[in-house]
Amino acid sequence: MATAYNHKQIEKKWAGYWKDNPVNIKDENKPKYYCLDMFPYPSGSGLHVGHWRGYVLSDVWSRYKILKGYYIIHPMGWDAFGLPAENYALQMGVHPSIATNENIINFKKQVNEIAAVYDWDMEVNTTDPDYYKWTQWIFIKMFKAGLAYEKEMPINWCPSCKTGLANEEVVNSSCERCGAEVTKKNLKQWMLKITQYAERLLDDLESLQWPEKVKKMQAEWIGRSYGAEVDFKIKDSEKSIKVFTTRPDTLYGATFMVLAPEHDLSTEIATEEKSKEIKDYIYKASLKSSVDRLADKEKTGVFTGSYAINPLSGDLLPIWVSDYVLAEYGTGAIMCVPAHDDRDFEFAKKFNLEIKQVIAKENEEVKELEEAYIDSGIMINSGKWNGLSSDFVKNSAPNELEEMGIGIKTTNYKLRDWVFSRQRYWGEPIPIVHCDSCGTVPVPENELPLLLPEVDKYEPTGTGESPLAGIDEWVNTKCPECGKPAKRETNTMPQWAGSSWYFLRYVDNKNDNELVSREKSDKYLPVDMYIGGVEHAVLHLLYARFYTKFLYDIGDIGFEEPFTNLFNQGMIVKNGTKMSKSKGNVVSPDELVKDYGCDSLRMYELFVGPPELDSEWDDKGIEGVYRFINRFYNLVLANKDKDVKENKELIKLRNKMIYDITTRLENFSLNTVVSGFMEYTNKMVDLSKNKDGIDRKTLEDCIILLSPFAPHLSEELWQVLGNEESVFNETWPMYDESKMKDDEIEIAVQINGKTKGTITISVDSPKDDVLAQAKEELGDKLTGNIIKEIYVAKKIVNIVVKPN
RNA sequence: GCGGGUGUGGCGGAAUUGGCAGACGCACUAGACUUAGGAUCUAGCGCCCUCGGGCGUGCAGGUUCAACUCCUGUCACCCGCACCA
Repeated sequence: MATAYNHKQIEKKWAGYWKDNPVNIKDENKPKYYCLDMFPYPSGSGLHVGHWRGYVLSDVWSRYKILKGYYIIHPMGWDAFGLPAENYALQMGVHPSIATNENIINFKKQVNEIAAVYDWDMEVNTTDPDYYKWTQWIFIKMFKAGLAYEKEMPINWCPSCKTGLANEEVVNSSCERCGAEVTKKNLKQWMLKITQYAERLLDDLESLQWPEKVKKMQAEWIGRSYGAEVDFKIKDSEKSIKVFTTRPDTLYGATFMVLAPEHDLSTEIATEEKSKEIKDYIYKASLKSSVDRLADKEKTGVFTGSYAINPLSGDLLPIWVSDYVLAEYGTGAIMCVPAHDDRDFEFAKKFNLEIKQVIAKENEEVKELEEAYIDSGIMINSGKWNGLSSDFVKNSAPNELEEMGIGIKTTNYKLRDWVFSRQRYWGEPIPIVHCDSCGTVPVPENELPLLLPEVDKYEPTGTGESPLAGIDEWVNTKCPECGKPAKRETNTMPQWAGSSWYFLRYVDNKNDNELVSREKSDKYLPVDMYIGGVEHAVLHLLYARFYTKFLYDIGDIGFEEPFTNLFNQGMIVKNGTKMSKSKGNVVSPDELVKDYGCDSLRMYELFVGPPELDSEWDDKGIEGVYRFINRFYNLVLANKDKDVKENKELIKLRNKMIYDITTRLENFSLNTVVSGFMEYTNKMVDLSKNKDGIDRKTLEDCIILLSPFAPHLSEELWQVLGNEESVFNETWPMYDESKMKDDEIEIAVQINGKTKGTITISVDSPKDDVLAQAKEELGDKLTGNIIKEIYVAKKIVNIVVKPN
């Protein structure tokens, strides 16, 4: 008679037990393993089953590593600065810190429902002054290293959030957070010179065990290209135009030049009669948002009236201004080779400019081009390069140009410096004082943290100043250097500032003197496994790598890459779309935990699909794992007193089970681990009913295997079997491959590749015996002339026949 | 346009990497036990066909004794980047 598994009572019992007797995850004698979740923003709406997925994944992995004998670092914390708390504060009139702290309490309560082995002693909160002291400290270090600088420039501006944004925060010309269309605004901004790390950020990707997709995304974002900078003299002028090109081999084919509207020379070189037209064009371009610029399929442009001289051919090249050239990439000016570039071709066609082919397809007659020829080929119309392969010239040209004194070999990156100021309230104040005499002065390190002041109005001003600018008693201060009256910087830092280094702080979160002691960071870092969604591929993950490299460079830590392994879990979707409050398709874990228990939900989160892919949530699906848990519980109860002696069959089953579960787990194939448990349980239930039963060792090993997945159930059954200590003091079972082997196996028998039956053979049967047995099995079905008889050992028999 | 991913029953998915396609689960059908069943158990469950059989992994080809798996072409959907010179 089956006993119902009372999940409510049993899970409560073990939650209480762990409270008094926490799972021992720290043992200094063991090697460390740092398993990290991307820490959440503690939102007011709480957790849904999508959040659970990643946290269950990391907890299963951590618990597995505990059983494998590691010292586990598995912390959790709060990325709590940011707009939602501030917007909530605006609506409700409460200080963001109050809402934030309430949310943290609620979020923590919900996170604890997962029953993960988080070490709450390590907890961090980015809005805690003891934490953001160090966020500010890093900024000052960067400032002193020349990596933080102020610059007035047109930056991405979100009119809805009323703040500037980094390039990484602009997705499809819209604000990453709110979706509003991003405009440009000229503002004096704090910038971080992430470009100085472009090369290392790109090259070091190779060493990381990360999903290829993420590495590619970062590589593309950093966007390195090799080429040359070439000087073009302007006719009748002292000036010259510098361009960047990746195709120096096409230099002879340059027939015109284009400047970005924002280029310094655009107005300067316009001839008198063209001046007005150029100014109009530049003005119009300045009004266009980046969306409009992209939306314009037709290229536009205006001739300046001036000419440049092709340094190789001596040709006169008309200089145009057009917004298809980006001011911020390369030099903001290009040489145009319409014969070998799609965009230049389109422009040349539209404005009837010369098209000069300089690369010909091998073994083909040169005809008038109907489209740009962008492939490589043989050089023509290119002076001394004629007859050479264009690929060769492409590589050799930069050096040649350098020798001739008309250019230099260059590497260009798409990565831009990081716009670091935000014009909002709820963030870390940038610890800088502006002094008329001394200039920009950092707040002395011993005065950190520079506390975020109380303010009456959190409302963003929209003027490019933060709400802090309105607090005179805070803004007006003394210069730390000369003591004269000075003003504080009023911008705050982006949310990414606190999240770029939090993984370091966990291991030494109470240290007042250092961000993290070198002793502890050497011992516990870097992070071995980082689990989270893919949405941070070029945001948080890039910034965190940059911070880590910087802290390495100033000798604060001893490693350059923060996250050795990265795993991106897929989203949980409902009705094909991501769960969100606004879509109204959020599934709350609360009811499910109540009805089926924490263990069932944990296992269903894994069973729902391959962890790296998005998975559709099925409300009924959890029934399956719930039934499994009951079945397994009853299996152990039914066998616990039987005192079954282990036999060959049971030993084989046990070893195979350990092998299957372990290899699938190691491969992160968690959905098949769960189905594996179901399969083996079904087998054991069969054996239990139809044969003597299951021996104790097999039951125990199975419980240990199951413990990372269903910790409450496992502890309970471990105790049911008479064990006194927690199952998490055990070690992960080992398998013995020699004991997994079958003596007899069933193989398929095919005729012409179609299965016609099966035979059971002993594994070492010689080929002839197997074939004979196969033919016997086939009997009448085997007709025609046998052409070939195939036996692949232990796999299959296939007999090839030709009909008579 | 460039880069990446996915395509298998009514549904989620599995397949030891070239060797019996559909494990495991959901849903469904029939039966058993029950006062009851949204509990549990037992059986069935890709499609077509009368048994025997035939057809089936987005589509079309190819390689092979054998293809979800390898190759060529093609379609659809999803994600990222996108006038980067």
